[in-house]
Amino acid sequence: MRLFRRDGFDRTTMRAVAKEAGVSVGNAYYYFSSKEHLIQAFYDGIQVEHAERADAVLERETSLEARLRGVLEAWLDVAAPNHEFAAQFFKNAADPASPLSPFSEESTPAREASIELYRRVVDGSEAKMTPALRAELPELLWLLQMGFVLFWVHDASPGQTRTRTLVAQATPLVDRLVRLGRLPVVRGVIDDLMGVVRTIRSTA
Amino acid sequence: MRLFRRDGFDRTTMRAVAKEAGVSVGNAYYYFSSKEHLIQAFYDGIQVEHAERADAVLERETSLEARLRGVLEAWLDVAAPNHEFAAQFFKNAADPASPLSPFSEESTPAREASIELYRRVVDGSEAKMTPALRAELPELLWLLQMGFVLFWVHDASPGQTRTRTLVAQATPLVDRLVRLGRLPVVRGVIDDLMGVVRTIRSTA
DNA sequence: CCGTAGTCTTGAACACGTTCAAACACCTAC
DNA sequence: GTAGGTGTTTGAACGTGTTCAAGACTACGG
Repeated sequence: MRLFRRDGFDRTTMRAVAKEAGVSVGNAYYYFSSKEHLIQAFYDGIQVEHAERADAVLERETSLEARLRGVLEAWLDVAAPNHEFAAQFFKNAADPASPLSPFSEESTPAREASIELYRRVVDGSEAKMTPALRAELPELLWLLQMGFVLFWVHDASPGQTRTRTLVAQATPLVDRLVRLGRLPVVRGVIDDLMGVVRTIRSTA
Repeated sequence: MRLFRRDGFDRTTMRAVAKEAGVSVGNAYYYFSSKEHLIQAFYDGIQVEHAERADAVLERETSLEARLRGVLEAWLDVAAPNHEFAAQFFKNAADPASPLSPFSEESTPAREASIELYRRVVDGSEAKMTPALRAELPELLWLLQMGFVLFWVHDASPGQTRTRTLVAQATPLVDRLVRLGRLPVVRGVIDDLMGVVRTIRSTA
C-alpha cells in the first residue's frame, strides 16, 4: 500500500512490491493471486474505517438528510487521501469480470454490509414513508453512493470540492423526494420505481 | 474487429492483429497509438448505426415514452452482437484516464451528439414540461442511458433480456415522472434537481 | 535420527503491450 | 538522374504481470 500510494498503482511493479516485502515475486503470488487482489485489503480498510465514522454520525443525527449527508461525507473523508491511487485502479473495479466490482459475486458481503448501513440511515431517522419505500430505499441510497463514487473518481478539483458540493446539494433533494413520496398522487410512481429496483436487484 | 469478436479483446494480441492486417507490429502502432485506440472505430460504428435506427423511431413515434423506449431499444439492437466483446473492454472505457471514457475530453463530440439525440427525443414529443426541465432533460436521459449500458454490460442473461425488461419497465416511469413535474408541489423539487444536474455538468 | 508428505519459497521463463533506431519508399528540386 | 527530405515500415528489444518446475523448509510417525 505504501508503494501504491507513493508511485501509483500502475507504476508500482510486482517486483518492487515483492522486494519491499522481502520476498520473491513468486512468493507474492502464492499469497495474492494477482496484483488486483493486493488492493482488496485497501478496499476492506476503507469500508471498516467508513463504518466507524458513520456510526458516530448516526449516533449524533436524527434527520434523514443529516444522517445521509454525514455518512456520505464520512466516506469522502476516509477516501480522500487515496484519491489519486483510487482513480488509477478504478478501471479494474469497473470491470464486470473483476472480483473487485461492487456488483460481483465476491463483493456480496461488502455490498450487503454497505446496504445495511443505509438501512440504519433510513430506519434510525424520523422520516416517514410507505413500507415499500422503506424496504427499498437503502439499496437506492447505496446505488446513489456508487454514483457519487463515480463522480468522485472523475473529480479533478483540489480536495475533490466539487464532489462535496454535489453531496451537499443532492442530500436535501433526497430528503425532499422522500417527503414527496407521501403525497397520494406520487404513490403510484413510487410503486413503479420500487418495481424497477426489484428488477435491477434480481439480476445481480 | 473480426479477431476481437472471435477471440475477445484480451485474448487478441497486437501481433495477431498486425499479422491479420498484413503489416508489422510497429506499423500497427504507427496508425493506432494503442490497443485501446483500435476500438475507437467500433465505438464510432455503434454510434452511427444507432443514430440511423433512432431516426427511424423518431419519425414514427410521437409520445415521449415510445420515443425514449424506441431509441434505447435501438441501441440494444445495435450493440447486442458485440455484448461479450464489449463487456471485456468496458473496463478501459470506465477508466477516467482513458480517452474512451464517455466523460473524457476526447469523447466530447460523441457525447454531445448523443445528448443532441435525446434533445430530439424530448423536443419532438408532445410532452409538456417547464422550460428548465426541457433544457436539462436530454442530459439526464443520456445519463440514464449510461446507467442502462452499465446494467447491460453486467447482464449475463441470454440475449440480455433482463436489460430489455428493465428498459420496458423504466421508460413508462420516466414518462410518469415528467408528467408529475407539472404539479405545482413538485416544481420546487424539479428546480433543485436541475441545480444538481448543472453542478454535475460543470465538472465534466 | 531418518523418511516422507505437505507447505512454502525461489527466480528464471513466458506472453504480452509498447518503443525505437534503423531501413525503406516516394517525392521534389536542381 | 541524383540528393535530400519526409513519410512509412520493420522487427528486435524492453518492461510488465504472471506461471511453473524445482528446491527448501517443517512436522510428524517410526
